[in-house]
Amino acid sequence: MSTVRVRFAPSPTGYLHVGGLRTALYNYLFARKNAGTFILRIEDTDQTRYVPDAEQKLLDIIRWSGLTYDEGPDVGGPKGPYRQSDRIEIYRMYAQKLLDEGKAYYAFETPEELEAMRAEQERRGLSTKYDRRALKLRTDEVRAKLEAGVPHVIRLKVPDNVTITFTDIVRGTVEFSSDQLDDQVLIKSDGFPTYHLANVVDDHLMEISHVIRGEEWLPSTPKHVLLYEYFGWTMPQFAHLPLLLNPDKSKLSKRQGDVAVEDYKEKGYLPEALINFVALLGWNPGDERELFTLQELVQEFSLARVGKSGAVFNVEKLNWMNAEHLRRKASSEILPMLKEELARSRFSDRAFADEYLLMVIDAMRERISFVRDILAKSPYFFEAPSSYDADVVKKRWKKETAAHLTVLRDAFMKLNHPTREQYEAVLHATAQQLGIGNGQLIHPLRLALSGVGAGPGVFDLVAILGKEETIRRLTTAITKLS
RNA sequence: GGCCCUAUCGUCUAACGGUCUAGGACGCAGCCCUCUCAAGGCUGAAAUACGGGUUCGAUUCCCGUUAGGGCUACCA
Repeated sequence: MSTVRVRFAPSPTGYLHVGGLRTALYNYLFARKNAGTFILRIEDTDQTRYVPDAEQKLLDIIRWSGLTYDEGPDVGGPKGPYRQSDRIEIYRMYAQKLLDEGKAYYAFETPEELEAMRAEQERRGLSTKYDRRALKLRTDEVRAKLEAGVPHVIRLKVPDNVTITFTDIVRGTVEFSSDQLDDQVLIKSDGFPTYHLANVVDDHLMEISHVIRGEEWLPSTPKHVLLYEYFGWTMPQFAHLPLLLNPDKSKLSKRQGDVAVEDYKEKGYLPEALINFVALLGWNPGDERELFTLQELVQEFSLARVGKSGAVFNVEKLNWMNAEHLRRKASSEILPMLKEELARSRFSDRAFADEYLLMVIDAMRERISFVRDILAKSPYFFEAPSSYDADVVKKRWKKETAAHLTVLRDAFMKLNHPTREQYEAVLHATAQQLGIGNGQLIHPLRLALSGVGAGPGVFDLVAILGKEETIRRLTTAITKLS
């Protein structure tokens, strides 16, 4: 029984794609479930796409997501370095080995020449593929070019007419003909490796047991299989995950909405909810449960239950899930989040006691999907209403209402440190005294205090706002709405 | 174009040949609860792409068609 070692190997592009988060999650879950090791490896071999701070941002957002890794660029580990740009010599060495054994070769075409070649192939209705013109060069010609410093790449020499087969854990047996494969560039002219070489070399050196990655890699897997064979290395097991899709079923992309985990963080989604949601995109526990903590996912996860077809990223369901996770949190956990939202809002200059905010949270927690909804749906907890919802006024505020509320206000005034229950008793008594239904006081009271017709129970509202503020708002409403 | 992958309600999915009147969830609609709004409970509309096989029996296995997607870079 071999040990499980898996990796998430993102390239630092400046943000983490939610599809990448799902890939990271499945790797994490698989590792934790099987008492294995989860490795983070930075695949920064594309100099042209270098983005400053991208790696740090990536690390930060992974940390936010709650996925912890055992080996990685910032935590170290026995198989490092974990940043590919720090491993260039290693790749060059292995490329040289391939060169020596005739399994790879130098090529000297410029990007422009290659583009012209492809254009010509396309014009003639052929599939675009490197035509191996460099293979026609004699050894002395190659040596001369190298000595003259002509820019060059190293290409993989793909054998003719062989069938490359591998088993994918989610897809079963997959077959490719080598004739379809391009002589993949292994080392670019800047000396950096391409994904294909670096990935295979690192996975081997880091003793990766399972390669769990997105389906977009399926077509290049035969190239990787070939490399393992050329090097004489045992192959890891492959598991290609179904793609995450836009509503129009194309591969999830920017342009059609938010794809960066950072975007969702920014919008106020809980990491627990986002993790739970992407976990269910392509995997299910086999029963009807849907709400999971990370720990529960670890217990339940298995690659055998990963599906094959792409999944549309449906924000509606994510919103519901966020609300569910929010409800499961203790109010004390929500408190710092609410404070943060307040600090970023127009109420930033106001101070509220923790006990007060905690009461607000308890009153609102069943009514929101996001912490910031507390501000949006119930600003009246943070400032007196400046206007009254016209529809509600029309429906609830009758000509005699001002008089009724005045009686109620005066009754409230006589109270000494009243409880929620006392407010309720007083209102009931007042209604009886006035010979009206409780609703004829309750609805106008809510309107006076909040300016709107919806929200927590009025007695909770009154109790939270307190006697003084309640009376103040009642007085204002009586004046303004008369 | 070539190669590869995929195909159950609008969306996420269950079903691993019979228990299918095809189950659950989100969303949607209605009802109940109720001081409002939520939450909760109940109910409803909503799917096996199509055509051939295999089988006593196909959502499930095979083939084809169609549709969608991915890849086809000195990007990952």
